[in-house]
Formats: sequence, C-alpha cells, structure tokens
Amino acid sequence: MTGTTKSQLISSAAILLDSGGQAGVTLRAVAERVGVSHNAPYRHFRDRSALLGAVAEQDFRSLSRAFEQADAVSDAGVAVRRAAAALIDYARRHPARYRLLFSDPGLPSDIELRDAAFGSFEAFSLIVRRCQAEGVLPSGDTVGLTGLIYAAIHGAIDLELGGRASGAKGLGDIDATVDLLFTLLRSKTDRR
Amino acid sequence: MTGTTKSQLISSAAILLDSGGQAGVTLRAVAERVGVSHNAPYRHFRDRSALLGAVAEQDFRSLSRAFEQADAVSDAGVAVRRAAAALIDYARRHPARYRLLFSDPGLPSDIELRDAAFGSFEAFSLIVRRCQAEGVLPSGDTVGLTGLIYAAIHGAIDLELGGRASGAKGLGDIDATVDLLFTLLRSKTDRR
DNA sequence: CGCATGCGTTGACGTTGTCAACCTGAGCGC
DNA sequence: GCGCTCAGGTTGACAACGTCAACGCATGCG
Repeated sequence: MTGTTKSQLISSAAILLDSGGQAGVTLRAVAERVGVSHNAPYRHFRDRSALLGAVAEQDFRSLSRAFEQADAVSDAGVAVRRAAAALIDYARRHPARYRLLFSDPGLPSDIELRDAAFGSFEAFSLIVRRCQAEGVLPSGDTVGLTGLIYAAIHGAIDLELGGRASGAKGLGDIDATVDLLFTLLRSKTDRR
Repeated sequence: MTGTTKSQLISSAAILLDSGGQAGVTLRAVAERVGVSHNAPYRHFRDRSALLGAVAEQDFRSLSRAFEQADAVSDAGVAVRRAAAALIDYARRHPARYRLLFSDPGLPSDIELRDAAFGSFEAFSLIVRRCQAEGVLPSGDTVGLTGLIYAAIHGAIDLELGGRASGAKGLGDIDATVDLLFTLLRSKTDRR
C-alpha cells in the first residue's frame, strides 16, 4: 500500500468494505491496516462517515469514467448496454460499496460527494441522449427516460443484492430484467 | 403500548426505526421504551438482527395486505397503480423501515421472513397477471414483467430515498418515473 | 411438595466511535 | 541560529452498545 496516509485510509476502507461489509469497516481496523494509531484517521476525516463518504466519492468518479468509456463505442445501442453492464459488474464485484453509494442514508451531504454522484448520472444520461438521437431509444424527455432506465437497473441490482426476492425465481435476476427493459424500450422505439 | 412483551418490543423497534433510523434502534433503547431491562429482549430474540427481522416480517405482511386491497379494485389498470402507490406511500412514510425490508444485508435469512417477503411479491405479481389478462400490460412472461415493474418502482424509491440523485432534477422523482414506466408499457400494449 | 421452565433482572466484558491532551519534526520569519 | 506555528501522529480515557453468564421468581405440573 503506497501513497499518502489519507489515500491509504480510503483504500483500506474500500478493501474492508469488500471483505467484511459495512460492519467490517471499523476505524480501528482501517487504521491498523495502514499501520497508524487508532486515532490517526481523525487527522484526515471528521468521523467515520466522512471516511466512507470519501470512498463513495472515489467510486462515483470511477463509475463516471466507466460510463465515458462505454460511450466511446460507435453504436449507441451497444454503448448503453455496456454502461449498464459496467454498473452491474461493479455492483456484483463490490456489493457493500455499491450499497454505500446508492442506499446508505448515513453518508455526509457533502458537496464533493454530491458532485461526484451527479457527474456519474450525467455521464449515463449522455449515452441515453445519444441513443435517442440515433433512434435506439424513444425520443422525448431525456432526464425522465434516464431516470427510468437507471431506476430499473438499480432496482434490479438492489433486489438481487438484498436476496429477499430470490425466492421468486426470475424476480431477482438482474440480466433478465435489464434485457426485458431494453427490449420493451427498443420495440417501442421501432414503431415510430 | 399494549400486548405481550414480544409484540411491544417489535413495535417499539419500528417506532425507533421511524424516528431515528437504523442507528437509532439500539436494543437498550427498545427495552427502555417497553419498560424492561436492557437484556429482556434476549428472552424473545436471538440478537438485534432477529428483532429487526421480526419488524421486517411484520411489514412485509402488511405490504401483502395493501397489495391485496389494491387488487380488489375492478379495473386492473387502476389496481396496479394503486399497488405501486401503496408501496411508494409506505416508503415515504417509513423510509428506514423500507430500507430494512429491501436493502438491508444484515437481516437473518430466516424462513418466516423469506416467506413474508415472497408473499408480498406474489401478491403484486397477481395484479400484474390480471393486467396482462385484461390487456393493460404486455402479455408474456409474468414473472419477468413483474420483476421489471417492481425493480423500476423500487429503484425509483431507493434513489429518491438515498437523495444522491436529487441533484439531477427529475432523476430522483418517483412519481414521474413510475408514470413514464406505465405509459411506455401501456402504449406498447395498445399496439398489439 | 418439589421441581422444571419461561420470563425477567443484575452485573460484567470486549469492542467501537470519539474527545482531550500531549508529542514532534518540518518550515519559516527574524 | 532561534523560536514559532502547525500538520500529522500518539496515548489514554470515556460512554454506549451488543452480548454472555448467573441469578431470581412465579407458574403449572408430576
């Protein structure tokens, strides 16, 4: 682990999030992993939630980059599916971190964090707009359509992650849900 | 507060969830509200998460009843919208409890809880099936369609509750998202 | 009468977040 | 070179919390 103590604390927290979930991220464990005393994190973050907020901010920016990368594909229809796949992949690989970003009420209402989150939504929205321009998705209110698509993908992810729906077969299946979503949207578009 | 100690503990936990969120539900505070010692809850629940699981189970059953009530309406198209409204209303009134049901990884994988959750999904699914029969929603795989609708509604709720999306205007607006969802689905249906 | 058993109590323990006080070494004006 | 400031780190303490162990007590049953 290299870098400043602050950046080490952030990535240690991310690693602990991956291995032990929210509950596994204790300030003391984070500090110990970095090799500093249990109070050192307070020199860099106001409290525990500020540290988690920093992790979330980092991940939102990473998501933005993933969306921009997906948008580099020439076919808009492929781009939006790649963006969705990137989000799903991130959620599956880092469930606790995904939940931190989208479903954690305890995070600080920090401006930096807000900006990072907004940026990722916007990057996704750009792809949707391109799809509309190329006739791959129904035209009209881009923000509303983005909201629907993002909500459906996020909802499917969250239900599967929660596992509460997995008793009902297919109801917690992300890929099937997203496929159906795009199928319906595209067929709606084709008729125009 | 009346009833057995056990039921009092459950409703106290629910109240604390409403007023102070997940973090506000400490076993000691719950016990104090009921007027018993800090260790009394252990006579009724294995641990803290078992108590929260009982709250979740209760709420899932309450959701099932709300869905069945919505299904009593004669027009299937109205019924499904009422069911959605009931879910949204519950989420807005009891955000922490909503999150407990759908987005809490710490709940026990209890059979009772699993059943209650499954039951509520099934009640919703019945309405969707009726809509398909009456030509209000596209026919075909009912489970898949239910999954998509439920995921979209849940996703919209969760994004608004998280508040992270509310920077982007309209992206965190549940009602607009759900409206768009049903509009698209219905228009898709009408063309058949 | 005796005894098990369900429900509740008291007391303790380790862990955690957080606060307060102290230390220290690098930079900088003079 | 001297003394100051101050960012970054340390030690030690504290209260709150979840949980465990041991005890108390009534009720119902043999």
